[in-house]
Amino acid sequence: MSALFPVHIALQMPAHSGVGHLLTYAAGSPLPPGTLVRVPLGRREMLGVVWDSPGDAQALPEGTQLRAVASVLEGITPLPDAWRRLVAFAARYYQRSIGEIAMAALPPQLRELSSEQLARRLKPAKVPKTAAAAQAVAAPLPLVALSAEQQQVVEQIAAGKAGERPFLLYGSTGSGKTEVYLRCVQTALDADPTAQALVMVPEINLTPQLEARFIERFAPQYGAGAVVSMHSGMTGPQRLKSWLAAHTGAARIVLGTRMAVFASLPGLKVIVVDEEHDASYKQQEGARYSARDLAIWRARAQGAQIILGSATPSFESWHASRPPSEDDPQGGRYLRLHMPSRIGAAALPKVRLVDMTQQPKRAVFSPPLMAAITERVQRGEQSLVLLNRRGFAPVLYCADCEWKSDCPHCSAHQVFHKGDRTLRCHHCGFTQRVPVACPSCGNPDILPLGKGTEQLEEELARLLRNVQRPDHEPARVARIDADTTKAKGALEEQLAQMHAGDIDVLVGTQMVAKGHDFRRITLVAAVQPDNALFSNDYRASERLFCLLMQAAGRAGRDADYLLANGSRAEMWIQTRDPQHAVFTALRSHDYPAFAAQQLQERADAGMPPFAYQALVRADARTQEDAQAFLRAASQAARDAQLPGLDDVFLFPPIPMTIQRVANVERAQMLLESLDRTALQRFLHAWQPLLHQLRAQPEHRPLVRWLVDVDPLAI
DNA sequence: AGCACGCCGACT
DNA sequence: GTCGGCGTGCTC
Repeated sequence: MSALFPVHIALQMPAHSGVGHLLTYAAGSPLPPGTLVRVPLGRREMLGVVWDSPGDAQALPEGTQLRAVASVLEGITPLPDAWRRLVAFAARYYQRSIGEIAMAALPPQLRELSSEQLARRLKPAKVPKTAAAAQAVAAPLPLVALSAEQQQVVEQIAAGKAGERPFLLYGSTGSGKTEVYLRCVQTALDADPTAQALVMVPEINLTPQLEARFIERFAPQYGAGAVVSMHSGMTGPQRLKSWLAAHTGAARIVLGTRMAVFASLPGLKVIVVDEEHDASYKQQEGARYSARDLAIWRARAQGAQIILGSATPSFESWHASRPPSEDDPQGGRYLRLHMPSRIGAAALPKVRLVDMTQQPKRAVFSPPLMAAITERVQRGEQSLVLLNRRGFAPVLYCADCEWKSDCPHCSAHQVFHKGDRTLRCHHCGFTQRVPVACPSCGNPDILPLGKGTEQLEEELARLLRNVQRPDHEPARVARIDADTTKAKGALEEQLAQMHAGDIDVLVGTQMVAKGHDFRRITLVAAVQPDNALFSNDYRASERLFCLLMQAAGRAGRDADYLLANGSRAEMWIQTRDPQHAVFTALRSHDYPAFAAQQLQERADAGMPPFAYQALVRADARTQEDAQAFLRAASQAARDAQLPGLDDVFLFPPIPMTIQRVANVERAQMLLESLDRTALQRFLHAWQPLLHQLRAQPEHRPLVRWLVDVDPLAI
């Protein structure tokens, strides 16, 4: 009988299953860590990653019979050590099992394919298609000259040592950050034939235009296969293909959303996190990781350079990049680089605040804003109207009996969608026909309360019905939001119409505020931004500032166009609170002042980035059951005198803002500490207690519990 | 999470 | 008499 080699295997195992961590199997020969294998588990066979080999005195439960590794995935080199370290760190930091993170980081197809199918996919790539081949031999495009600011920033980045300090590239919208990314990637790839770059964007919507830019720049030199994408909108086979290309080194540049941070990149030399402040980098289900934070960790661990870019950096990054000062000679860990000017001498839009308390009651569009939009239409310029709320009205209301269109399954209103005459809950998806009369008292006059994008579109069309464009055509109003872009390709089509000038006024949600390079927009209006400030989230003003700043960035991107039209870009804000810090800062385009003031408030209140937080959430059929679990968890921690407890403050459980979703009651408990390590230590020791607690009969009614480290909203 | 085994109501 | 409801328990 041949010798058996025990190996630890990471398998897709939910963290809350009894089997928490690595499982031990017997291999017929030593398997290097990172090897992909199939192993039997119970009655099925699963994909796993060889993690390591147990020490000699492996303490398995008495009499355990090891099962044998079923097969090794031939033809795929073991995942690099750096990748395993990243996965292990993410698992530890976000309180999940290694297997869960590892398997989520691999393309799903790898799990499903049989070895024959896989072998077929691994065959040498076919001769490139003619188009791709043509692209590959095309002469490189001449580089546009860098602005002085860009040049300086590129040089500073080139002078930095890889893996040392992250760069925060703070550059206005339209200052040409993308060109800086391209140059830095170019430098890294040219210097080393095996070098790879990872470029991340917050949303799938933004990948195609970035991809086009990178292919245009790099395909002539490195071939069409050198640039690959990774995001959840891709099909299984596409994702597998990209993943393999990155893993083998065939792909030199990986573009993607947050999931791309886990790509296997053996030659990783540079990471770009564009729009680093964006909340989309935080995964909101399953393992709740921050792809930005992991990217920073990964860069340091793998000795790669990292560039975080934003026009409105997160306060975390802003604070971490503070320059040294008298009472802070160290300064932050990051190096801040600044590009204040827009390319081509385009000025930042002038910000105009409209005090809605001084405007006619009930008007959605104040007369001065309407006049400004009308003028734009008549000049043939485009306007963008922003409202972060889809549907026609957020709620229907009966004036007689005060009935409201509440969702029967959630503690939220059902939104009135006029287009298809439905009431829809945006939390659980529950949809009903709009009632003809009040379901409670029969009153036929039920009224829409508040405004959504659908209503804005209708209202604008009405207000502009007699307004003509320079070509004497009537004004055209369109809307882009999650409802109008559900169909595949719908967004692209609508954006194309916008670019072609077929649309004069575009109404949209934050979907259109980000990234898009509209050349003919000269006016952006936020009609009801105050809504966002009513939330009790301490990050509300930060988020609103980013959104409005970003939206403002959509206006006047083309200096030549403005000049030719004798026009000037404007950002209009209708508010009932024009003195609010968000708006005053916006008017002066003064992000640094806003950040300084907000950071001071955070420091005084002991909030992030001056403190570290984690949330424990519990879901149950009743609010009492959910809170009971959290109280018990809190008590268990005290009873057990957990390490770190002295430095971690546990708040009492409270219902979540939206207390009930799909008939599940939700409660949460906040943990706070000035010491990140103490919080980590505490969470780590606490995890097993939470598992035990969950198994107790009195917590049977609990549906689930979860931990969110560094939560974005509390 | 899967996927078993396991013990009680309406069907060929 | 079976098919199947989902309760609870295990997977190296």
